[in-house]
Amino acid sequence: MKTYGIREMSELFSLPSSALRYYESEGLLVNVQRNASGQRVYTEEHRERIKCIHCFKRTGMTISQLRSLFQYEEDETEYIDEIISLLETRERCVSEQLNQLRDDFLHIQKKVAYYKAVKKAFEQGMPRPDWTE
Amino acid sequence: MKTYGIREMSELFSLPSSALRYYESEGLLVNVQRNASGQRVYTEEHRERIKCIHCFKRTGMTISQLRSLFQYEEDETEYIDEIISLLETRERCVSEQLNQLRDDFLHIQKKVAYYKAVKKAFEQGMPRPDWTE
DNA sequence: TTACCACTTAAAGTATACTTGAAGTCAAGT
DNA sequence: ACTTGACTTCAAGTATACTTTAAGTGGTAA
Repeated sequence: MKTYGIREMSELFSLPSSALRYYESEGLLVNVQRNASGQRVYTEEHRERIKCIHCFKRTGMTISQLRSLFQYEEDETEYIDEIISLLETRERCVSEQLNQLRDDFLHIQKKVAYYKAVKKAFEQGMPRPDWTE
Repeated sequence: MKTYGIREMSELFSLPSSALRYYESEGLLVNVQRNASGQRVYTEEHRERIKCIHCFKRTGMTISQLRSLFQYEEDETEYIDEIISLLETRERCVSEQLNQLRDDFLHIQKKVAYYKAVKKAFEQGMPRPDWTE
């Protein structure tokens, strides 16, 4: 099975190695083995886990929430309801974020269009366009 | 023209009044007048500005980027190109965020579905479903 | 008058997520 | 043998965005 050194993994995710060590110290990465000289050796599972950390972090999940989730996953049988509940909460939360972000995107596009019109008006000595809210 | 007290404004945005004072101290809110006893009086313009701060903040803009933007807007004529460039950068950035967030959303939905299947399997004493990546 | 409440300022404190620095270990190259 | 480079640990430092605290002011209500 393919394994990864810390440098390798850090490059794979454009993530400083200090961050990988930090995730491990926070319990987000577990069972990280060491080679003969004490250096970390990561597996495919760790790679998956880091991908997962990235995904959830982008959705606004904190380190401590991630720790909870992963801890529940360690004992799926016992905590299946907590896992589902945690994920469903996140799902609703991301769904709302998506709506919000779509609105914000439109708002920014409108502003870009507005300022381009303002610029054009400057250049042509025309009257300033209105900002219609 | 309608004006707002700090409490009123803070309730309007579910934002502690300390945050409003902080935004002012950081130059995000300017020309905040005071009443006879020295208390802040906000206008419709401030309300718009706060809405705007919220929008941009959600898209990941920092206080200092917001300050730049608003400072450029103070002198539109001179900084029109900077404004457009800043907004276009943000537009691209949010567009990417949207794609990413959509992916993350799908990923979470898949996980929810997976763990629901796991739960069902537990309850019915069936074999564990696979996680197909 | 006294009490209270909402506000004021300035400075210090907090939370989150890392990063950086100091000091040391290990394996390889010259 | 010695230097170099990549790693190690642990503690302390940093950035961002606020919040909290302390001390004070102004207006109203009992």
